[in-house]
Amino acid sequence: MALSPPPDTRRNRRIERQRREIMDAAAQVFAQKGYAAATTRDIAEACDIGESTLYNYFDGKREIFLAIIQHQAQQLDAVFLEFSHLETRQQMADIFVKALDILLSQAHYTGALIGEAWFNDDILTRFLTRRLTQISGYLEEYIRSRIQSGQFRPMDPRLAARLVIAQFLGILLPALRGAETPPAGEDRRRLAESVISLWLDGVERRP
Amino acid sequence: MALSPPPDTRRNRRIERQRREIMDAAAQVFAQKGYAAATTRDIAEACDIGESTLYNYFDGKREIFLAIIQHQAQQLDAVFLEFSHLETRQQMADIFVKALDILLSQAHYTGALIGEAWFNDDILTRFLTRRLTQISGYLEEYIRSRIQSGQFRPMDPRLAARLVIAQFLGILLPALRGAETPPAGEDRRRLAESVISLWLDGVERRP
Amino acid sequence: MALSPPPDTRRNRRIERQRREIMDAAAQVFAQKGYAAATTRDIAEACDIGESTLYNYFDGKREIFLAIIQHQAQQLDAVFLEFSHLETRQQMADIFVKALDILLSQAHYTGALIGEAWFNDDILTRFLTRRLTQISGYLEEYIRSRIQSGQFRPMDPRLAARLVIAQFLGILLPALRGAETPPAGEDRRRLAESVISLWLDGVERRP
Amino acid sequence: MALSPPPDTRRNRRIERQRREIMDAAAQVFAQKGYAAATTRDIAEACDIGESTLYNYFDGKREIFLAIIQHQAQQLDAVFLEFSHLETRQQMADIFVKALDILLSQAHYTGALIGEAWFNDDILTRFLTRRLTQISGYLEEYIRSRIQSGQFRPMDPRLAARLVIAQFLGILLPALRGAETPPAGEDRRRLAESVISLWLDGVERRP
DNA sequence: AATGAATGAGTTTTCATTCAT
DNA sequence: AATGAATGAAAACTCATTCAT
Repeated sequence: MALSPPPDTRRNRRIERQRREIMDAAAQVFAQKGYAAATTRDIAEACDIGESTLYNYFDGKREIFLAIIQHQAQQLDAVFLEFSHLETRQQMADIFVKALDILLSQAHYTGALIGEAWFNDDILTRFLTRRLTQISGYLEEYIRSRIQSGQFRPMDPRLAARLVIAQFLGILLPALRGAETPPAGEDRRRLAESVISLWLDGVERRP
Repeated sequence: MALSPPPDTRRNRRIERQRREIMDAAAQVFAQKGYAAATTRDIAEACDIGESTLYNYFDGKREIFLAIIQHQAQQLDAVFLEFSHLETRQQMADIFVKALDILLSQAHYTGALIGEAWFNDDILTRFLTRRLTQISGYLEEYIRSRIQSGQFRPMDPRLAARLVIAQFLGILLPALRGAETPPAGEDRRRLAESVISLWLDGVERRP
Repeated sequence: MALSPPPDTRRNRRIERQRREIMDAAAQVFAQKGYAAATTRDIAEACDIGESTLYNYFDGKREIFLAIIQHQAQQLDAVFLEFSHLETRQQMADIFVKALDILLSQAHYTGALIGEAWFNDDILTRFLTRRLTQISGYLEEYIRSRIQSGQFRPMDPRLAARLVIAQFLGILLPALRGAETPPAGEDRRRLAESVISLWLDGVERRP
Repeated sequence: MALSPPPDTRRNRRIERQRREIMDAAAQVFAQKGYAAATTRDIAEACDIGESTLYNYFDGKREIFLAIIQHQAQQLDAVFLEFSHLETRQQMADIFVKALDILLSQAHYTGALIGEAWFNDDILTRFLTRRLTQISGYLEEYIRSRIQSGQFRPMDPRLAARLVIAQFLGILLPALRGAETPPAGEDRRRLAESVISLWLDGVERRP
């Protein structure tokens, strides 16, 4: 079913490089103005090529956008594989940080995806909901086993999973959106540990 | 500086009623497709009037949109006044539910605002960040005082405030977006209490 | 199955009048340059309206063209009804003249149709071949019965039908194309009679 | 005035061969879609070379087209020389068949020419009308002499000439257009003889 | 007050042609 | 000699807005 990838000639590498350059520039534009408000002219200017040159690399504006979010999806899926093994606080923080890293390093791609998913049902379900459901599934599993082992108190695992995801997004989104400077370096880990600590222990003092 | 409101004649009431009808219809369109993708034709059709009639009530598409989010802002500000008095769990849940109520009852207005705020810095800061900062301020205040009284354990109040807001949004946004059916009636309260309970006590079993 | 025609209001009449004006101008352009080479700008200029105004009356260039040839088809079908009754030389000449009249009076429409039919299979079969086959059928019928009655000598009726149609087109097309001035008034009848006379009697002197 | 032909080196032969290959492929495309709708990409694909390579052999799309119809014109002129000697029925049929042969064997060239001549006055007069007039002249001459010798009855020689040309086209065009399969082999001669017989003797039974 | 009609400015896209390799 | 890549010019079409009625 899968297409065999094009042969790795110099020419194909060049094409691929140019496609990526366009995608990078376009992601920036899409993230900034949204798909509908972004014009092909904007995109062309952002990568400093003629507007019509875009069409040598993509079939149209829509296809540029789709290439971007598909690329983004691939990157994310690679990270999500690791979510299946959650055992310790340490691991949760690791993954928290890693997800933050990857999403922020491709901020434009992520921003473009989220912006469009807010309006486009197809994008939402195929590229966001699907992934969130998957992560939520892993977390629920983790929570459920902890409840059974008596480590966690009885609760709705789905709700608890959603809340920790929401907390993660509460950190990620303002940075992605550019509303605040994203935490850098060691701060990310400290932040992750604080969030997880609050999630696990709550804000109230233990008696 | 403030304009005196127009006299309350029958004519003016009629105009105001029509403006509201347009805003309602437009909010629905904006929330569904986003500002850029929404056309004046869409809006006119949604309120079943001629496209050019819109211009008798608003100066243009942009102005319709601004009227919507300004109206939304007013509604929200009324609710937020109550946030300043947080004392008990009970009150937190009350406000949680009340905010959910008001935001979901005007789902189109809220959706239109959020969608645009993702792209438009001006909208973001003037209508979203400002309010979130305000709420966060109330919450921080509350948290800080609890820490001092020894009820809460030591923590970063700003982070704790952000996380509870994020949890609230984790409940609100999927419903707003139409990705899941919003909780109704009694469910909202139960949900609010669960969220607050988890926020206060954490997920780990107390020893 | 048939759509009820729109009510005969003044507004609808005006719209219909404008549509017809556009179709007239467009037919002229199409006949002159061909569908592919004709631009919407050409058409708009030919009817002295803004290019975008075209889209208030038609869904696009293609639709203008289709409206033209469908209109043309209707006009022709009205004439073709009379072909079924061929008895005398006189009648043949009548119909010859009548068909010439109608096709030349709408020269642009006919020209546009023929020009496109040369390239477009769909147009050819749906609007030209169909009609030619129909006429040919009538003529064959006529010829066949004449052969049986001994008035005509034995021959392939289909070929004979085609040849008389070809002769008709040999008169019509150069005029349509603008390669020669079309015969006017009494000339048309004289011409028709000459053609039919040659078809019936041949060029050779009867012994 | 006339350019001396390029020397017959191997290089020039290769160039000429390639030009012809392009012309063949292009004629096919032009005949199918018409000059305006045909793209240089279509042509390049049809002869399986790069689009820009076309420009090594021709100055542009227009020039390819002109080369095609000029080539076509040369071929035709060779045939037309023979039209000047018309004496017997036999000869008329010979020429009829020969013209059919040559025009159908280069169907694409002929189709491209005719399609464009319908719209382009310059093409029409320089390449079609001129030739038709010439043939018509030969035929008129023939008819006139027959009338004088009493073999043909009195008639307008120009009209009679046009009608027999029209009959010829009535056979040729549908085949050229691809609307029907062209007659092959012996059928062409039989057809030619039938047409000429009907032209000479008419359809009516001689008394 | 309501609106049908018109449209300029701008959007996406196509395509013949050029040019560096 | 062949061509891949780039592109200006122009195409079809959209849309917010104006204006006369």
